[in-house]
Order: sequence, then structure tokens, then C-alpha cells
Amino acid sequence: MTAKKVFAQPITRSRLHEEIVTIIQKQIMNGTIPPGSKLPPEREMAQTLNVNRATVREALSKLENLDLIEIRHGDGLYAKNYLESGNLDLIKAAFDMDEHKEIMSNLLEARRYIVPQVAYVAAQRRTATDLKELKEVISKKDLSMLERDIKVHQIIARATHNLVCIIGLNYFNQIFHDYGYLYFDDERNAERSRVFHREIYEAIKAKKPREARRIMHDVLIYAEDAVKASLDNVRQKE
Amino acid sequence: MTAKKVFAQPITRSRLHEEIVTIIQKQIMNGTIPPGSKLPPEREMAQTLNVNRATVREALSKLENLDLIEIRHGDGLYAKNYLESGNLDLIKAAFDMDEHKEIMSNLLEARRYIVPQVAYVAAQRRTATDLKELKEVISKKDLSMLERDIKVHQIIARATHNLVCIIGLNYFNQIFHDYGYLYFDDERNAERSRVFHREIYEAIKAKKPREARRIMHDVLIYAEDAVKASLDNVRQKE
DNA sequence: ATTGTATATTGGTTGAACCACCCAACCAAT
DNA sequence: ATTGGTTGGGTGGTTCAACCAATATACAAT
Repeated sequence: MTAKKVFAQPITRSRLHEEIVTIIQKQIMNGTIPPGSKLPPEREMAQTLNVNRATVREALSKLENLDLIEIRHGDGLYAKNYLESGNLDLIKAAFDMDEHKEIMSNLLEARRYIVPQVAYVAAQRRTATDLKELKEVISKKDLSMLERDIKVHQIIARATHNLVCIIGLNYFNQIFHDYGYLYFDDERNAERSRVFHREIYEAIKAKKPREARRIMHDVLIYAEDAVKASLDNVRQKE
Repeated sequence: MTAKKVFAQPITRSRLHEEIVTIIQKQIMNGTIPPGSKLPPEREMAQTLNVNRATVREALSKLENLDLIEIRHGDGLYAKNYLESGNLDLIKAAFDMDEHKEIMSNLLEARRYIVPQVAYVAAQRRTATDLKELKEVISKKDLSMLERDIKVHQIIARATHNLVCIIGLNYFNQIFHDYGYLYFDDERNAERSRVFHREIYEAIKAKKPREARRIMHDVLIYAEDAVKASLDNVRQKE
């Protein structure tokens, strides 16, 4: 890995309340704090963690947003069952914590189920504007392959004109943005994606939904194997 | 059915910071605060809203979780483009704000793309335990149809043994929990779902993925029409 | 046994103060 | 003219101490 890669990502500014989030999140997700159990009150947490109550509250607020805990005014804090109520940001957080990125295969698999269908709908509904944007991004020069690829997916999602699809796809894009190097560091994969961009553009231009879906599916299968191989490679080196 | 029940926002508004979230969220999503623009500093917001800075901070923390704003220490607050970075909780929040529930059709459509495929995989991978849980929930007596239906979907998702699928499906379940009455208030729809539960159980028991997918798809199509009709009905009464 | 009420516990909000960080402007050295 | 260091003002991050508001609980009155 080049030095440039190392510093490619900005340093993570550590905020105290985010560390607290991580601490409690781990305990809930590994079962140390069982679902339904009551957590210590804010004041006690603050004392235990040697931190101010306002800071604890910011962490608790975030944990509530993740649907990991329930806050009952006048009563207390309760752990929830993340298998029943957790939200997708929880996956993102768990992914960041996961040393071996074992959730990656789950993510890739889920993406394979969803994104081809999105391409199908996009090919049906795309407007002239959508097509124009897609063409521009594909031919734009001053973009890294990762950035270009993400934008391609974004525009395809937007061509569905379904807000849930658009924002749902963002989810995958955001995660893979941080790990795209696992794929694009290999020039063969980058070339594969260049082909994909050309093919999907033609299918969407021609409004051929079935073809768009197949093209998307094929490239996702390819990428899935490539990323898994790359991850295995990294794991072996450790 | 009272008009209030129909589009109710029954949850207590006692938490100040949640109201602040709504205020700012609306301004970002309707373009009053354009993407990339800088927001007033916390201290100024607190003064403007006549509220304490700690309360503003709790609201800002949530807005950051929604990926609606970016908080830069020492710099300030910046609005983000929710079409590029928003997350799915944003849809949920927007849905609660949407008087006419126009996002509903987007949600139903997206669900139709995803959930049948989940049923397919579940039928492939279900264990004996999954099947047993499914049977118990279907025959359990002390459950409302809505609760039973949600649990059925939960168990099917869990049978994929893919954490992303499980938690992704929770997303739909959580939303539809609040609006399930639009569907289950009609006894014909409830009966349709009873049939669905029996059919999907048999398909999953027999490990017939294609059949499970078809059964799921059919009931979702049916439900989609029913909910839309119910919504139109409500809108006309207004 | 039921109901109503006082009290304790807990989360929600407030105000003021200080720390950590970013940025722009300016200055100094080359 | 460019580079690197310094400084000051503004901003988010954290702390502290207090009070408000909702809930649970114990206990007295019925």
C-alpha cells in the first residue's frame, strides 16, 4: 500500500460521546447487556465512565437513533433486541467495528438482491436528463474510478424516481466508498467496471430493462468474488 | 375511524430537541436551506429558538445521524445533499411529516422489489428452528393480525441468516406497523393474509424458493393495491 | 382490595464556563 | 514571492451545578 493510500482518508476525529456509543453498542450486540434489561441511569454512567452527564446523554441519544436502546422519561434506559428493531446504521457501525469484515459478504449478497432490480426499473423510467447525466459521468476524466462508479450507481438509482430506492442505494454506496480500494486497486477490476459502465449505459439508453438487470447482476457477481478474494488476501497477510 | 386516527402523529412531542430536528429537517428537505450552505452556529440557534444550547446540540446530533448536516469542529454546521447522503431514517422522518403519505407508494414499490427475493433465499436456507418458529407464530392465538404478520415477515427475514436482510426488513416492518390498520381494518385483507401465511409456510417448509418468491410477490401486489385504495379513500373523506 | 397521594428516582432542560479546533490574517525568514 | 510560524476570533466539544417533568413505588385513606 502506498503512502498516499494511507493518508487518503482523513483522520477520524474522536469525539468522546462516540466512544461511549461504541462501548455500549458492543455490550448490547455481543449479549453482555441482554435485550429488555435495564441500563444504569445516566448519572451513574457518567460517574462510571468518568465523564459528564451531558456527554453521556449525547451518546444515549445516538444509541436511541440506532434503535439499540429505549429511553423512558422518568423510568430509565432499556436495551432493545437489535434483531427486531435495529436499523441499518447499526450495520454500518458494526461493520466499522468488525476487524475481519465478516459482514461484508452479507452486504454484497444483499446488494446483489436489490441493485439489479433497481437497474431494471431505471431502464424503464429513465428520462433524457438521467441519460445525459449518466453519459457525462462515464466520460468525465477528472474522476477516480471509485468516484465514477459510485456516481454511476447514484444516477441509476435516481433514474428510478423512487426516493426509497435512491436513498437505499446511497447506503451501499457510502459503505463501499470506504472499501472500494479492495476492488479498484486491481487494474483488471477497474477495466471490468469500465466495460460495465459502457454496457449499462447502452442498455438504459435503449430502455432495455431486462438487459440492464442482467448487466448489473453480472458485474455485481464479478465484484463480489473480487472483493472476497481481496479480503482473503488481506486476512492471510495478517 | 376518526380522522385523527388516520394520519395521526400519536407520539408525544414532549421532547424539545425532536421538535427542533423537525424544524431544521423541513428547511433542508424543502430547499430553504440549500445543500452545502452553512447553518448558524449553535449559540445563535439556541438564542433564536429560545432554547438551551445543549438542547440544540441533541437535535444537531440527530440531524448528523440522518446525514442531513455535517458538523465540523471549530468550523461550523453545513447542510448536506440528502439525495446523495441521506439515510433511510430520513425517509421514515419524511414519511411522518408527509400529510398525504405520498411516499407510501415508493415504499410499497421498493418493498415489492426486495422482499420476494428475501423469501426466495429464506426458503433455501431455513433451518428446522426457523420453520418451527414460523409455525408457532402462524397458529398463535393471542396476536392481532398485524402483529402476527410482522412476526411472519421477521422470521422469514431471519431465515436468510443474513444480518443485512434481517435489519433491512425491520425497516419496512417498523413503518408499516404504524399504518397496518389501513390494510388489516378490512377483514377481506386479513383473510387474504391468513391464506398467505399458510401458503408461504408450506413453500418454506418444502424448501421451494421459487414458489416462496411467487407467493410473497402476489401478496405484496395485493396489499399494495389495498393500501393505495385505503389511502385514496381516506383522502377523499378529507 | 382499591384508590389517592407523597416521595424518590429518573430522564429533560437550563445557564455559565472552559477546552479543543479551525481559519484567516498577519508576520518573519528565506 | 514563497514558505513557515504566530496570533486572535469564532466554532463545536465538554464540564459543572442546578432545576423541571415524567414515572414508579410505597403507603395511607377509603
